Amino acid sequence: MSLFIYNSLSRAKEQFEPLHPEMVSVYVCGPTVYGHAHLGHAKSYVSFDVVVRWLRQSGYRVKYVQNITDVGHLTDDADEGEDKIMKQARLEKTDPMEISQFYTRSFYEDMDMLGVLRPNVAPTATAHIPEQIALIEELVKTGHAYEVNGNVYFSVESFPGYGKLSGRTDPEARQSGSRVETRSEKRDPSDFALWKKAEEGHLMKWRSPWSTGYPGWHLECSAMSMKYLGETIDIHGGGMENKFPHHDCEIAQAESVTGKPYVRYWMHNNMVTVNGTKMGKSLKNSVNLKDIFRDIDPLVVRFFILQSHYRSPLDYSETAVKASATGLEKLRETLRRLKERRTGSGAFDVEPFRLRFIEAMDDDFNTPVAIAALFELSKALNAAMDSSEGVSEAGRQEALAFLDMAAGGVLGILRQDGGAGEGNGEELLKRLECVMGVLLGLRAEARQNKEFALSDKIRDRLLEAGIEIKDTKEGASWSIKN
RNA sequence: GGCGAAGUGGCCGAGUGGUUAGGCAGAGGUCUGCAAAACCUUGUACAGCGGUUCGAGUCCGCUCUUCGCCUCCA
Repeated sequence: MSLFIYNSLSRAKEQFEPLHPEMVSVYVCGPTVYGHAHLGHAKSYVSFDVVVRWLRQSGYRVKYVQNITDVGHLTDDADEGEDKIMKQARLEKTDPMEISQFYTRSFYEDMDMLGVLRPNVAPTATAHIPEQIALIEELVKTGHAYEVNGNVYFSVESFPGYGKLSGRTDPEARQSGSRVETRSEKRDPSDFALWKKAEEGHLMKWRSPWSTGYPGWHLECSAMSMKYLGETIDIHGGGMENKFPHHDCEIAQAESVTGKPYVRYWMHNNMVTVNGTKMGKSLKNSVNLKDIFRDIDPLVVRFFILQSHYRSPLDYSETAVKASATGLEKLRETLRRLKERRTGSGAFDVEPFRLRFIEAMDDDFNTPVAIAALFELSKALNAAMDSSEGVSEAGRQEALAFLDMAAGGVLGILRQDGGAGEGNGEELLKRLECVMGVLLGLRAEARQNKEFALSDKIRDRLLEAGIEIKDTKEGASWSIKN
């Protein structure tokens, strides 16, 4: 059994073999922090979170680097327009640094809600200006870059493989139909900026050998990836819309300097659409995570995302998310029943489900199929628990261990009960259990005396308070609803 | 115009040649004081037209439609 990953560069599934055994280097393009994170960010980072979790589950040590782009690049094209972070700073009447810090915190808040594990290293572009300048110097020295009027451009002509990732290898084709007016100071219209001279009033700027200015957008990823992970990394992830030009430029910058392959496996996740159309920061239809979380359990959002494949587009709608919520509740319900320790004598074999799950995850992280395996397990477990023999202690333990690994550790769709720093919550939960014990005892008495009006009242009132009661053969159970 | 994806049952969403994806919703049933949950039964889908094949959502061609990229974007 081995892992296969779809490599965007070769456009085929390839068996995964890391450069160094037992150690995997992963770099994923992080957000530009000038606004709150939206559903698209969620899809991307949840997807790669599961990639990292699965690699770790498979026994690899993973070093996961995800940058924060806190240098504002430009609002409309590579050569003109306003710096996005600066623009936001103007709108919020503050300065760029405050903007990037504020939205960085906001980003992590949202990712934490989604159960996305923090990267091992989260470098910011502004903290790596010297590294970027050094990379440019190297490119200039080797003839891959040139300076004009304080701006430095990468010479696309100097790198024969330019465009190999996106398939945009024909210079003519690359230009025809382009919506950007080409700037005359470039030698070739496809050349892209490595360093830009700061215009009047530009706030985020640094000294460099060419001008006081700021780095080009594509540069930071190459510089930071190589700094923290080495000249060749195993996996580089990002959104599909960044294949061209961003990732093609990264390849050009890095490989021109090192002469080595920059990335072994390129992974690109597909986009989120809303009502069938693209959702984007620059469009007005972006669905902000903080807004969604007001109505929907973040883990439901996570589950919803994982119910489709990372390379498939995901269309967001209320009805689809609600359907996911019901489905996730079903899985949680099974787990709850399993934890209630009603041990029987019947054997239960989780192995077939485990194998299906592993097979799905090894097949390019096919989370929808992996989830289908969990639903089948859930159905089988419920049926077994309903049967007269029940489930043996051994079977129960095995199932719990598997669900903890699969649904908890890998997919991250189970609520973490009382993690570190939540001692207070645990304390409260214990008291609640105690109170519920009292209430359910009283209700059981009422039911025994056929005082159904009273028993129903207890149940209804508790439901209003967000606690649901279910009567089963073994007595009443309760759970907290959202 | 160029590059790249995709069109699956009421909805979401897997599936790269041959006995079932899965979830949600719907229908019937079992259980239950009722409810909820759970379980059982139930759906002959694959944009259209040709072609290859013993056999095609699954391969090939054409047509139609949608989406992304070619400007910052996960």
